[in-house]
Amino acid sequence: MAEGPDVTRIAQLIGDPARGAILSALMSGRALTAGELAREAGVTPATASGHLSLMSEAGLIWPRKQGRHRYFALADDDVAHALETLASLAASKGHLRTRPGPRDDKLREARVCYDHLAGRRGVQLFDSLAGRGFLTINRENVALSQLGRAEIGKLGVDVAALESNSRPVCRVCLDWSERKSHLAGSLGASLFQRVVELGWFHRNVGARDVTLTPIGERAFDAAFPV
Amino acid sequence: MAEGPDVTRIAQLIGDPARGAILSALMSGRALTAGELAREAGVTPATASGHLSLMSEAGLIWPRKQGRHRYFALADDDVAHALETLASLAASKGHLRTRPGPRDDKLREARVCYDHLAGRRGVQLFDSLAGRGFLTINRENVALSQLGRAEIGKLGVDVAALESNSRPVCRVCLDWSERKSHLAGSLGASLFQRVVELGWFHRNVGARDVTLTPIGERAFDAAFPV
DNA sequence: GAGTCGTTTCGGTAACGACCGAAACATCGC
DNA sequence: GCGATGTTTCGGTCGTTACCGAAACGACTC
Repeated sequence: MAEGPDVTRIAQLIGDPARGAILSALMSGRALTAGELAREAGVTPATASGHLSLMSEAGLIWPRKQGRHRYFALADDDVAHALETLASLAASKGHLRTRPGPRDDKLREARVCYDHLAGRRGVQLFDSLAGRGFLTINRENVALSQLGRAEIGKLGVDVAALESNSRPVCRVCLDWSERKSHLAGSLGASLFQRVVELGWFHRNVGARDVTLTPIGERAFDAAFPV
Repeated sequence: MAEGPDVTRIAQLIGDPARGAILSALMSGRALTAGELAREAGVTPATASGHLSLMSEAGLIWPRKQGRHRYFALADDDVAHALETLASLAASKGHLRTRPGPRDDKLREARVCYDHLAGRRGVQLFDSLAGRGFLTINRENVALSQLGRAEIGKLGVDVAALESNSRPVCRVCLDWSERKSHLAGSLGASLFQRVVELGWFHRNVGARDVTLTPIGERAFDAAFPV
């Protein structure tokens, strides 16, 4: 014993129902206020406040003061990645939250994973880029190929700007509903932002699912063919 | 709420100190008896037994009766992957278990991650394969390229046999100490088994770290150059 | 200034669950 | 058969912690 990172502490924080609900809500990628998160978790503001300060201190979430509100967001995509991995494991072991409502199907089709696209459409995007040779492996993980760098530029994403940033451009994230990879990292975020700008997807306020618009239906398939 | 997998349940199981210690011990990839795990976690056999049945029921570990012993192992590499991801997150947030002993350096150099090689040497292996074009992305994740399939065969690994198995051949696993990818999946397992057979590495009994033998020192670098 | 809204701190309660010892159960060796 | 060893079940204790209401705090509006 006494070697390495303390998995227990992090898992303990995630492993409380109220805190789990809060983190799930933040997986939408939006910053939410303490009150909203309290309602989401089904606890009083007082209780939620305690949870939020614990998780902030642990570095899982990132508090931001703004007027008389305090907004909270996931600290970074490392946290989002860990949560998605746990969700994937839970799904494969059959640990589903009871009462899978009708919204479940919509989530499987397309949803936000922190700041990028997930679900069937997220996997389609990744598969399309990979299948056409836009992505390649480098010593880190996944990276844009020369071909990909040129093609992605045509979609209106400033690749050079992403690469000048310290955040990894490409990361893979295991999709819990599809059990395949989808694209995270700054490129994943930018591509998602772009398809929303283009009006292909519509983000439902306060929810995690996103819907493909009629225009997007054709355009997305054309831009990201499998 | 009420959508998707129940992250909370899994995290709650991992988030107990005794259970965390048990899972950490099982990350060595060996199957251990209930008594050994109790000692590892610093609890009585009675307490450990309770933990073990909980985790078995949840599908995290896999009990195997053998005589009057019961051996436990991690259920599959999905579990190992999730644990490693959590460890990586914990490390990045500075949640280290206190008292980082001298064994820590050895673990960073090379260790077992469930059934494959991790640490600096594990990352070296992955980088070497990737850098020489032995690995490529397919629509799933990472896969052997045509070139890689031929070259790996020369190392004494029966690739065809691996591919006939249902277990994924290639998977990436984020290394908590190096913060880079290393190779998991059946190929990762086979390659590790092979380098141990060849006498390049020595597995320390009952521990997670592995040491490079004098012969292995040269041979491993020659076989997996960066 | 007073009033309102959002958030946090404090004190106290209640419940969950980790833990142990003792006893029961199972398997092995003799 | 018997004892020894490994494991599980059962009661009961204790510590941790999630939770709430009330009150304090801070910021905005009028």
